[in-house]
Amino acid sequence: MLQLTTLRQNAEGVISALAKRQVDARPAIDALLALNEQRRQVQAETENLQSEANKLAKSIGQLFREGKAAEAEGMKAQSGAIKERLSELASELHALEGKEHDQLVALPNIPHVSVVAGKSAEDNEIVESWGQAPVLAEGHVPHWELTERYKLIDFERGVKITGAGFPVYTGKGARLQRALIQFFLDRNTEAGYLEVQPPYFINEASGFGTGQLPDKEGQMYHMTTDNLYAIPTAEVPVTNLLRDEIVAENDLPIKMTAYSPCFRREAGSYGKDVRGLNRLHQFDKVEIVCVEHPSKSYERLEEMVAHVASLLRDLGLHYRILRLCGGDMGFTSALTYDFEVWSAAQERWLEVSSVSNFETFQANRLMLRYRSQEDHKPHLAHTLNGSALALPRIVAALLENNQSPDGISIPEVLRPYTGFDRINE
RNA sequence: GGAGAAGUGGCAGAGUGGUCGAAUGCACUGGUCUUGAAAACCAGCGUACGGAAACGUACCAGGGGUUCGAAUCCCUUCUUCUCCGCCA
Repeated sequence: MLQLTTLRQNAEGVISALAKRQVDARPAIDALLALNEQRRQVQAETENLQSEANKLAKSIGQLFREGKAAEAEGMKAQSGAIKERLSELASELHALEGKEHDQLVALPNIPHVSVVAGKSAEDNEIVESWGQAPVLAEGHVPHWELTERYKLIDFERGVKITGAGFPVYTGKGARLQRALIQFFLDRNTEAGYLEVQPPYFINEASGFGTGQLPDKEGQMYHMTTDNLYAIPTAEVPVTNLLRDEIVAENDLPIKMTAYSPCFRREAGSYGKDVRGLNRLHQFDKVEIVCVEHPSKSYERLEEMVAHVASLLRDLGLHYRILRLCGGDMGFTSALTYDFEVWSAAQERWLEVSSVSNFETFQANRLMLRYRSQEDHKPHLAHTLNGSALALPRIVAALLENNQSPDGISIPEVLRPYTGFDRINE
């Protein structure tokens, strides 16, 4: 959520920045500012009247204490009239505030200066690439054939017990999942992230805090009986840990990491995009989250990107890093780097991580602030997060890229976790 | 799930209809004192919105109500605690 003061002070700047997202925000912002003006006017009027009513009530109390009951009774009538007008104003103000909030919440985050204008994934810039595509032996196959051949994943039974997109990992497939989770958590912890195990269901307030609600409820599984949502990413519970809190400036940065299953409804896509592990309704991910001082958040973003890159290099996966263009960037982000790994048998890039700086966009919804040592006042913190890493596509790439006619080799760094160095029959 | 009790500022804890945004203690910040620190003393010390400011308004778990006036009374939701039940 953008800050109203920003809009009031620099509407033109916001409009031109949002244009990089291919959004013409002018009508929305004009309407919002007009609404804001109206709200402030009604608020001022309401508060003046409240002030009057308060003074009157005090005088009445005074009169009663002095035993001047008759005079007091007379003033009560006056107070009644004010009260009537006040309740009209109050409901008007309430409605205006609601509208203002709804419109404000509908505006996406302002892209960072380094973000280029662009429409879609085509316009993203490749900022780094590492390794090279492995040359596979004759007879290589995509990962969904490998998982079947070596009995790593039982997609069919997943369909039986739940539905499409809910795989059942078995044997070395299950062990590989556990190994990756453990490896990522260990590496993140070594890099200074505090390990956290959050709940996997969240309430509405949490969904609002990180930007999933309102508007994106269709992407989450919703348990209507208890009005809870299954988390689409650990970002939601972990970032919300600090909702409505004012942290000490000294405590920044706050770095946390969490493993969680992620649940996404992702309705409406079929074909090769969703084949095998490419896109699932339930998948595992290890997330990193940072809360940082505004002056250091971009430094921190670079650090997070470097950290994620180091994980991929350790796994020996050919990857590239993209800086997303305005049009491809998420609603809440100011700057996003996507990581893609090369899937050698599918011969395509698969997104495995997305690392973003949200600046104050989430913090403003979360009311997540730090107390400045300079002015001793609370200021909005910056929040950042990234995947480190999402498992399914990593598994897809590992299986495909490391396959040979007699099996699949496990990267060196994972062997202490898997307890085996090859997958074969 | 059943019965009961309770939710006040960072923490502890007063406050049962009027001058309470809220005593007091601790913590914290600044200062005096000190070679330095501690102690002591003095001062400050919630948040949001509106306002150039003075200041105003709101907030005592959330929402609603009674009243001229609510932290205080009523309704409701949530949470916590105790006992019982169930249970990994």
